Amino acid sequence: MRWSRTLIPTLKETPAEAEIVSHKLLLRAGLVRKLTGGLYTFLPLGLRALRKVEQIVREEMNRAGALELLMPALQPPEIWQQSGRYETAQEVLYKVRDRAKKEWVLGPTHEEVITTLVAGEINSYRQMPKNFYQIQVKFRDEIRPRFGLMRAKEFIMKDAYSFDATDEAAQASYHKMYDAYARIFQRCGLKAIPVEADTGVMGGKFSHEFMVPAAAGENEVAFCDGCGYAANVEKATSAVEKCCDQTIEGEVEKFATPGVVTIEALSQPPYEVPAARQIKTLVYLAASKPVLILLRGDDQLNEAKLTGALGTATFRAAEAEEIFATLGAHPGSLGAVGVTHLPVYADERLRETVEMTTGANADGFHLRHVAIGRDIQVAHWADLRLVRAGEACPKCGKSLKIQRAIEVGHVFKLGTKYSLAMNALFLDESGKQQPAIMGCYGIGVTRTLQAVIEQRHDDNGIIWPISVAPYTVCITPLNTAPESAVMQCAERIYAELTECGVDAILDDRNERPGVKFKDSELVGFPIRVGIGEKSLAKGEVEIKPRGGTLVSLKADEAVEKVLSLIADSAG
RNA sequence: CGGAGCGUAGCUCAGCCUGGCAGAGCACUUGGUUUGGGACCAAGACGUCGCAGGUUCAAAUCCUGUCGCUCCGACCA
Repeated sequence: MRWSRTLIPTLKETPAEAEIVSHKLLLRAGLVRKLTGGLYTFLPLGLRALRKVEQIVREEMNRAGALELLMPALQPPEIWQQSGRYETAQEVLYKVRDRAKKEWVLGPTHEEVITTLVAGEINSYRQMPKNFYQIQVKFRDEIRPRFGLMRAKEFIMKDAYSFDATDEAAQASYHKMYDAYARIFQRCGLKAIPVEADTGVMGGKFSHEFMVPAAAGENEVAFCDGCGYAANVEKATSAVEKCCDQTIEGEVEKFATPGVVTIEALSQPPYEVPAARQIKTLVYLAASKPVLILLRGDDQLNEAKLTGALGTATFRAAEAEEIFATLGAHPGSLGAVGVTHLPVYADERLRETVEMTTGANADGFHLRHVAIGRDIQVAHWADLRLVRAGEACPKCGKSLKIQRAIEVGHVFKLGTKYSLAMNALFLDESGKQQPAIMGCYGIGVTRTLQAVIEQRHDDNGIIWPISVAPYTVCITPLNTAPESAVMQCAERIYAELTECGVDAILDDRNERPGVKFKDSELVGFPIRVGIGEKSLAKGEVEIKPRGGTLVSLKADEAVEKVLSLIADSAG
């Protein structure tokens, strides 16, 4: 490709809309342009990089035995009603109507479609295992699109769905995908770590997310340097001591605490009750019914864990007025002592604790000498707390670290939720009808592309790995007059590289050298071949790997050198 | 949806407080000089000041409404 013939609208200045570095570089390097919030056009260069990521995904999925197909983005709402997700996923569903006023949905994901297909086509254990995948546009009515391609209303996802006859086989399918994902991200030049993930309302089964560590990430991951334990903080646990070593000193006693409405204030003089000896009482509305949630004063609630404990994701913190109507006191003076009309959920860490202090359900009063069990009836015990950096790893006891990360992939053992709902049944060896056991596996392809930029850049621009670079080599003649020796040399190298199957771009613009160098580094081509009057007078050209050091060599050896650099990186 | 901020040329932004000719830099066009790290000179083209209403002799500027965008929180690949 000749630079002058394609469209690479690089920007010297950063568009005001971009906040994180990868978003800025997507725009500055001329890879994408925004149509409107959460919707982007891929320009020629951005599309080339995207296609390369897709191709890596495709090759590794095929290698793992998955079968590519393509499902409709436009879907009938009936199948969503059948799976029950027409209700539970309604916030993210884009709905459209045709001229007959019939409603349709734009698919945010494809479990319903694939399971409908499989229900019709797979009837015997002999036809399994099967794993179907596609690379397709997804539509999600995101609450807040942000960071360019990172969270968009429309994005490209690779989604795969496995169907197995037995649990062991489903396990094997899962691990195949896990391994394929590790290869995919590695080939994209990404450091992505698999972490244990929360399974949300699906519950029960297991799940891993592939996380790219980055300050701009929207997730937090807890990990242990000692044993390699890594988990999304939504899921992470730590080996904290559960029980305090106190003995009961007396009966519950009410005392006045005028104006004290925070854990912090109660820990100060004159009260001096350590946060660890307080019980924090939260009121949530689960399916519109109030529940009490108890945590140790110095712990934070993990709402993902609460989802699991409540068995529903439709809950929210109650408003102050709702709380007053329920308990007769305002936040800051709440407690569960003597509360029998509401279900009480308590964090495991409070189990058997005594000599605790908590709100009295009367504004301006607290209770001391509170003993869990004796004074508070807990209906459900669960792990509800958020882990914190520095706590002990649940596996090996070393100190946990917490880091932000971008979720680029997710592997999930689904079980039979969809196969039962959509009637994807088969006959097993003994002629018995069984639901297929499913797994689903997603990779955010557009997000992965941006994650590569987020992880691989410097002050001058993107540093593409050869595997996903829009062009591998940028040939930069400093004189573009057609008859000049410099340009003729550039043309020869360009032709030879292209002949060898190398993706090369020839910067034939009549620009000053500085402009060309800056642009090639901003866009981040892995290898630049520079050809100028001075060095060419000595028969030499220059090869500069992006982020590496420049070498001068004979013009005749340039192509060979480039090929060996490419071969090295592939190895 | 709650909180915060911003909408002026393709991009970055000034002008708004205190109403009075719509501006700068970059990018673009033409000519010239330049040519190894985002050049220089000259001439030019480019605007519904987000939109609607109001106040006023006069509104980018003040008021009301509205739409859009960005950031923080809840959703997720």
